Amino acid sequence: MTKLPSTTRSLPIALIRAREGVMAPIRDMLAETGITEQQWRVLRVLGEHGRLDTKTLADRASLLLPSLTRIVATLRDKGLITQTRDEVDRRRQFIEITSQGRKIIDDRADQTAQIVEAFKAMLGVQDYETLLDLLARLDPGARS
Amino acid sequence: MTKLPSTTRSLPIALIRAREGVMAPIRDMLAETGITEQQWRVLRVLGEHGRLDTKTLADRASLLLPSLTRIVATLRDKGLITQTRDEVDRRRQFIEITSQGRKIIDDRADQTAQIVEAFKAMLGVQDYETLLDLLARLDPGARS
DNA sequence: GGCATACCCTTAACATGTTAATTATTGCGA
DNA sequence: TCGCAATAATTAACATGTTAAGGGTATGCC
Repeated sequence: MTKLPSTTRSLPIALIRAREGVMAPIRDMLAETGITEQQWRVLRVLGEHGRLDTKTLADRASLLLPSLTRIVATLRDKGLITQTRDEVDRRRQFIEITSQGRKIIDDRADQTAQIVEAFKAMLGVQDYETLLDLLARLDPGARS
Repeated sequence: MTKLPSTTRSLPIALIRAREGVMAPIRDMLAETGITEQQWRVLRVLGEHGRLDTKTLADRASLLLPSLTRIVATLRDKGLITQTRDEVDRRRQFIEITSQGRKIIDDRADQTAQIVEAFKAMLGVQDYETLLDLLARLDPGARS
């Protein structure tokens, strides 16, 4: 007699709800910028790593390639990134953040850091780190 | 000089990746059923709580109302749930799982339980519970 | 060189996420 | 009872998630 776990104690649902809670203040912050949470993530990764090919960018931003294709097109149209074809391997393409794109990140760096600090304070630094470690162990990409 | 946290140590991204890892085997299981992860969640909640009004169902399944409207229409067309208008308050509506819908859940209960056990074993029961507790603390609905 | 294969990225098609506006119904107060 | 705010659910519009298929390019092997 196997019983299904209660949905209130279900790991997938707990992950969704936690994400909801974490993203709420970030979404509030982004509301005025006209860019979405995913677009923000792409800019963040590009700001951190510099020029990247599409596949690596997708991996770092945890986006599937079809989604990234659309997001890149949007950000390009907004002038926040540039696309350059790799002349050595013409299948590949490099994406780079523009100064205008970087400004969006920089202008909100303080506010972002503040949101992160609030969550650290809410859980306590110790538990915050524990949580990140536990989550990493569920990440298929990190599971060596 | 505030610095943005590295995206590799970002809580939102860690949550996404963990969810990806957890959902992968569940998605594999559902692939043959023709129902999606969200539809599965709705059936699970209905199987657990019985007849529910749309709003409560949305809350329990962690879905936004517009999404649920579409999902309910799909499940109704598949014969897995029924919709009944509340005769007392005609704005409201009750959703109930059908025997056909229940069969889908029951037939996969063992397999589902097995997947859950695998994750418990991977993290260890102790850490598994710790993780659920930490995630609950990020849930805005649970934050008393 | 020619060909099969693998690879990078895009498109297509459908489901869901998200915010705002709309419809239908109820409740309440003047 | 009239009018208006509040509520339940839907619709609209656009962005993303997800799987499958397609187009262009490189690579290895004969």
